[in-house]
Amino acid sequence: MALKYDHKAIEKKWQKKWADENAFAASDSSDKQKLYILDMFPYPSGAGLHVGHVEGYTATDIYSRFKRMQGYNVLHPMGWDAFGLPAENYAIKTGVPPVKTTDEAIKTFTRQINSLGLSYDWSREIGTHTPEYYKWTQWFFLFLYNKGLAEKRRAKVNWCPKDQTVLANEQVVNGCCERCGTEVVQKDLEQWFFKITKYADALVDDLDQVDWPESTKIAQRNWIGRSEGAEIKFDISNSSESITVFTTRADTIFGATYLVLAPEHPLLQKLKNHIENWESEVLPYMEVVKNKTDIERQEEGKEKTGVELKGIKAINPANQEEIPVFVADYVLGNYGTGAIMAVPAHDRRDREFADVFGLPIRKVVEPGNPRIMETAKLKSGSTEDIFVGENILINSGDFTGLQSAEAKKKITEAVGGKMVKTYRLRDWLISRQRYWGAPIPVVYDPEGKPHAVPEEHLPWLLPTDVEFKPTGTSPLGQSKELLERTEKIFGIGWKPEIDTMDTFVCSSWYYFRFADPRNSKEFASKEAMQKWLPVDLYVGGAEHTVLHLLYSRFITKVLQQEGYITFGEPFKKLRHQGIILAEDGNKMSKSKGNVINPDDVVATYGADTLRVYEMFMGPLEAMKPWNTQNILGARRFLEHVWDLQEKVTDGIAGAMDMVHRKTVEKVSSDLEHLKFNTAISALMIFVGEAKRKEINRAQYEDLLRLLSPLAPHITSEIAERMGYSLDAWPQPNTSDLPVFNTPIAIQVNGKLRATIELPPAATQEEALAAARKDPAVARWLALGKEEKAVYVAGRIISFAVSTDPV
RNA sequence: GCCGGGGUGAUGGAAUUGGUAGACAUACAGGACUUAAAAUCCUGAGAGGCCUUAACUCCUCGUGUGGGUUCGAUUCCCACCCCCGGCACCA
Repeated sequence: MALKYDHKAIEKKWQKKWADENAFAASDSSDKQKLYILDMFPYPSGAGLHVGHVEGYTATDIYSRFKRMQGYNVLHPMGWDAFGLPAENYAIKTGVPPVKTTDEAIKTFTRQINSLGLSYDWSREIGTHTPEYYKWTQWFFLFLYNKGLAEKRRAKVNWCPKDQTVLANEQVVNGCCERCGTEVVQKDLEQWFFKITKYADALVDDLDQVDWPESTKIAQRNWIGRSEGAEIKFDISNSSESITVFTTRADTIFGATYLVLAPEHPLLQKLKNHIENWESEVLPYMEVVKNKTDIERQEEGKEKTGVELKGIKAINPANQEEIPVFVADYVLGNYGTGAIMAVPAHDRRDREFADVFGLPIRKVVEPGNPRIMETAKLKSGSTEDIFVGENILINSGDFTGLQSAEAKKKITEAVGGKMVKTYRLRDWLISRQRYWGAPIPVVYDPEGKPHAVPEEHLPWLLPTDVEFKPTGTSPLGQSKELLERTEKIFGIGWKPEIDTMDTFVCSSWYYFRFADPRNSKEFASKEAMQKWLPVDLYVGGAEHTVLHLLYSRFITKVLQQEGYITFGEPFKKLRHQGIILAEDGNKMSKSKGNVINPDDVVATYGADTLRVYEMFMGPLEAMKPWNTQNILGARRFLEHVWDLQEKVTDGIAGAMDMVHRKTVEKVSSDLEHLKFNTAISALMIFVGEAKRKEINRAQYEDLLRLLSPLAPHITSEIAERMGYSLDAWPQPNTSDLPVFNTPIAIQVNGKLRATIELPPAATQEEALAAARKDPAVARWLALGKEEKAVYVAGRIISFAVSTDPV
């Protein structure tokens, strides 16, 4: 297509101007109301910026520009989540140091971001891989360490054999490494943990305070997995030991027909002398389970396995009944107490196990209403296997007839149990046996006892004399410089910690740094944090619904508790941008060759066109496919805006008053709610009207203002040529516009039969009278007796007519 | 299996949260301009019916399926089907 305006020259001109003027720097001293608008900062990958980045960044950019025009002091910074595996894996392949590839990638990202006209405050740029930054990442480690919130301990950890490193639970997907897909194995290692579990309750409860997508909140709640239940002790008949089980259904205790211990349960070793089949069955079973991977355990999940502990009986504290005890791998060692009371009548898993082993099934809960019971049976298509949830107790001694909720408390109390909460959340394992990360600032004395590196030695530099070949131990172990540094400072025989930190540590606090990015004495001053934080709007991909967001919230809560900040949630409002699929409907991927490079679109059609196109595709959060053809629509729209320069008059252009007012209102409200697609639609309608009718200078100026957050280059250029100012956001013209009649739809029995025009002030009587006069309506009304008539002002008139003849 | 989100023309999507379904855009068709094509501009269009034809009008159906509430349902309720995302033996 022939291009009507020279986007290349125009965009270059304005981008240079903005850079030269540092036009988007946030003022630390301004007393305008602050607004902190943040993107999830990117990992600067070698592949460069992709169109998904563009979507999120454009959204926050539009909002930032919009809010600046409305008079806010906007902080809109950008930085680099620069540590991470891809650069290191590339180094393993090629020998090129990660710092080099990373810095090159940052250059590319910066160029691409600027080519889009994004209004970042570059004076606050940060990179997590710079010593100036990771000094403070290390400070956070020491901070948590000194508060007893970081500790080293031996633990079964997830190990990726390909990446040769430990993974956090959150980085294991279906038993495989999130990054490379290799099956994860369990290893017993000494590792550093952050005690995030101490904050589990606050991390659940405070979700109520934030404006986040409900799905993200739910994902976090599920991840933390708080459940409230009871711990109940079952004595063992011929031993002084006892088994404490965790249950959320204490009300079903009379239906407990056996107990189950996890294979890892420590009590098994203690009881082995009492277990008659220890050597013959129990021990072999435990061995088999131990050698199973998570994947195998999952695959075999359907068929329950286990072994009874012969010679052992547990005593049900509710009815003193002796019941058998099993070991089975469907009970997890690291959740609850590692032991359960099994109630096969009311738990599917217990039922499956009971079916395999022929164990008794005793119902102890039933719906109070027999009708509901019948419906439930019909629905499940069965007469037997109804799992009754919480309801009314039966066969439960003195507790028969109670409601479940009440029975839970009373039974727990009666059997000497206690109400407890358990969590699925585990402590955050932060050790990584990798090179390209922030070194953990710890050294070991000759006895092997860990000591924090004192703050004065921070940044505890990442050594450079390291080969990148994976050996199964951490690359930092090869560094002579690091060892010498350690011995020089601490003494001969001292050794450095050679693991680095999970990169999620780096990104768990970066939004604080933007408030005060050049501070060399603190990670950020209290004043700066007080001024700018919390983040008012945070936009990023939904893939971070648990990891990054949960860790950031944890760090924020610790800082709040220690008095560094006065708020407990870092991100007040969160939105996710949806994934942009390739034109063929698949995910964009190099291997499929369907990746769109934003550089190409910018070169061909211009940044403004790309911005408008991506925002017009659909709702920000929706998943939507790329369509190259549709880019033309965005470009045409901008050309129409350009062409209007010729059409502008000095007249009154009253024909445009109404659409002008509506457009100002609609665009203002849509941008506020990040509904960019409909805002653009409203602007298109305005432009179409202006083309057909007329437009005067004031109206054109307002059009450019409304459009300028979305398409900043072309609007700046036109404004300059026309002598306009884009500094202020337009106000809707509320002065007396001539009152037009509005079209009113008329329905008879719910079907549209006519439309008439009425003055907005018409009363119900006037409206109905006018409607009855309409010939089409009259015809339909004549078919029966009018039963009812409704007038909804400004919208619709509805008649109900009975056509029942006899 | 459980928990979220969703299903609207050929396509991306819109619908003020119960009030004229299909805005806006793309693709498509016809026309204008052109030697021609592209670009541009204009017009049309949910599916179907009524009609010798045409225009205008009119009618029926239509927001995954089947019911329901209502003067009125894409919107609310019940049941079901399908797609996407998350969790998944968590007691």
